[in-house]
Amino acid sequence: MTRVTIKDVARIAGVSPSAVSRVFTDGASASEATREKVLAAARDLGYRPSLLARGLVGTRTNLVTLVMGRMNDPFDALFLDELAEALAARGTRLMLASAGRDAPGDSGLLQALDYKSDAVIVAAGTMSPEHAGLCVRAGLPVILSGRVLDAPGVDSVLADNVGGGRQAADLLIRTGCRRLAYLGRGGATFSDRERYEGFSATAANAGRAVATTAVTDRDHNAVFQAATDLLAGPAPPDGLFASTDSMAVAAVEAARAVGLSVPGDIAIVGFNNVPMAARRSYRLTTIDYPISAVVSGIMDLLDSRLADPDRPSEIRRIPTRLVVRETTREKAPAQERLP
Amino acid sequence: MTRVTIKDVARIAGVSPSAVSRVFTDGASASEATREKVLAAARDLGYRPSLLARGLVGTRTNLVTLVMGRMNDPFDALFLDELAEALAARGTRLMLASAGRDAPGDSGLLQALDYKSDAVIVAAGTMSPEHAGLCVRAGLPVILSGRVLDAPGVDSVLADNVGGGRQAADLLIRTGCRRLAYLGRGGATFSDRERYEGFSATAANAGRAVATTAVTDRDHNAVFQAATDLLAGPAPPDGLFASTDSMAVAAVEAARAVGLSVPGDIAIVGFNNVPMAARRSYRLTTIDYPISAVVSGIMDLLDSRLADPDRPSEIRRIPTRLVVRETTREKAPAQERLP
DNA sequence: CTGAAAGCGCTTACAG
DNA sequence: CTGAAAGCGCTTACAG
Repeated sequence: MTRVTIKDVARIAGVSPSAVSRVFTDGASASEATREKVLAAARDLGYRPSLLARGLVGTRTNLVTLVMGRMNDPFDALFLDELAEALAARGTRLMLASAGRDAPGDSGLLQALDYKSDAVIVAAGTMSPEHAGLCVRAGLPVILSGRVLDAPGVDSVLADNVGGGRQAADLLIRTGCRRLAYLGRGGATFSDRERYEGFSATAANAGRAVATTAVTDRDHNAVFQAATDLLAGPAPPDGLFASTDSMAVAAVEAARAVGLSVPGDIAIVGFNNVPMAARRSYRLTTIDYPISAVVSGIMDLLDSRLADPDRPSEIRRIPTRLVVRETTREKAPAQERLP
Repeated sequence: MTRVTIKDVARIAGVSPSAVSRVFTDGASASEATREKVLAAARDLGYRPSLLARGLVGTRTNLVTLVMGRMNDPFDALFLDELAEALAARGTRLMLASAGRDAPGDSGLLQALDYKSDAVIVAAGTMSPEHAGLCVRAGLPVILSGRVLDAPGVDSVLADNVGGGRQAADLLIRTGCRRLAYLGRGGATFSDRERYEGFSATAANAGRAVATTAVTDRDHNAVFQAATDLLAGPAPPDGLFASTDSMAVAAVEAARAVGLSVPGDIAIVGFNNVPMAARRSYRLTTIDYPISAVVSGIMDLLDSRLADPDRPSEIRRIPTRLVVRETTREKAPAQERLP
């Protein structure tokens, strides 16, 4: 119940609290004799510096706040896992600011201030430039993951969604698909908009139109239903790109349900490359989201921003990689190659 | 850069810092006039009480630390999501203590002390009774999720794994399976051991032996391979229970790969009831893990323990629910019913 | 109801 | 290298 403090250690070691503090501070000046006495006393007493007190007085807390929404896609856990790992390796603590129902991004941002986080990583919700600016002005670095915001001092790192959409379109077109479709969130998220942009622009260049289907509900039954509606029509698409693997997989199931062969009748491409996409039941062709590189980028920007709070904001776009599996064709059907 | 403190608010409002503190403390005594002046000043200044300072001096921090391992199963994200939501609704902050590679549970436990968490929830790693006792003695309540530990003051809440294993065995036996198998982690986790225990004991009661296959690698290819080996033999099992849905799904894929029909040749039951289990491609029969009830239980125990630190430890086992889908048969084949 | 004082556990200049 | 002092931003008794 009664905590071991720096004073206790000082008393047992026969030195001043300042000396103890120095021993526990990297690059401090303490004689070897002092260091030994302090360390021994600390060990005997089971002393751990209070991060509360340290954070209150010091300039750095080694605490980062992550603003996340509901984790309703397998991708979310992959990202969080990798980020937590990277932060832990760096000795940084992670506080989770769950998106409240009202203003996910914004309220989480403010929460980061309460514990004097070194930075806030925003991976969910919409960010108002005002709140972001408020944080930056309060000395709290804001790093956006998966979206960009044009505000001074706000850094971003994200997958090259536009490029990913282009890779999907290129593959589909190259392998002879003529009636393209996009299954997404109807522009509800930043990633969804960018992926659609890359896909549709590339399709347009090749003279192909894109039918779009928007799904608001992330529940897989709803997505399955929407995909079924899309595919059950008279002239169903023969090439479909989905905003996420979860949706793509629902589309694969919908195709099978309506008797369309994949990739014979319809080729399907997802995005993220979650483990499920690789399973035998799907073998989904997809665009790999470079999670590790994105997380490394976040760590880099964190270091840079901490080292120089006034540096201009930076946006890092990490290239995606096409992973061809079995829901797309190898090449265009024979007749496609004729003029 | 320069933080708005309680003094700033006090000055602007023309009152003492103590008065400001009271206004921001529930159930404090402040006149309506004071309250209004303070709130107005706080709003104008954008004041937010420092949780660092508050935690340092106060008795409660409203902070809880969660010790988790790598999130390599879809279930982990479901649990974390629900827990984060429940904590947020309660106004409690969540700190993530990622399992380091060395001593997952233990080091996370200690981390909880550094920020004076109100409690630590342990959902991963093995817990030594010594460290748990150390925390309890230090006044840090320990709540175990998904495992139990016989230590005074340590509470637990978990799914009734044994009962779940029994439900699986009952179903398999009732529907005529004769050669039972268990696909699990070889006793590597608490849950795995309990699920196997319930399954094998029930099977033994019915006079059935259980072939077991242990998988150490959580990668789905490794599980698929192990399941394939199990099913490709001369007398493959006709009823299989897997420790998790992820494994069960790999088993379904293995069965299909070796030409066994599911549930015709082999019935398969999973555990957890993750969204993937419900997908068209699997329609997996499984044991539902009562996440909401487990999380509610954790919240309950948290409240109780905080209200009375000295109460005896409590273990809550939440019943599981059998979810019958299409990887198991409706009833025993005809010949099974003859003597 | 209200304010002055003390203190939470630490670190940071400042002398020595 | 080392210790005494001041202070981080708050809350908690204590008087009034």
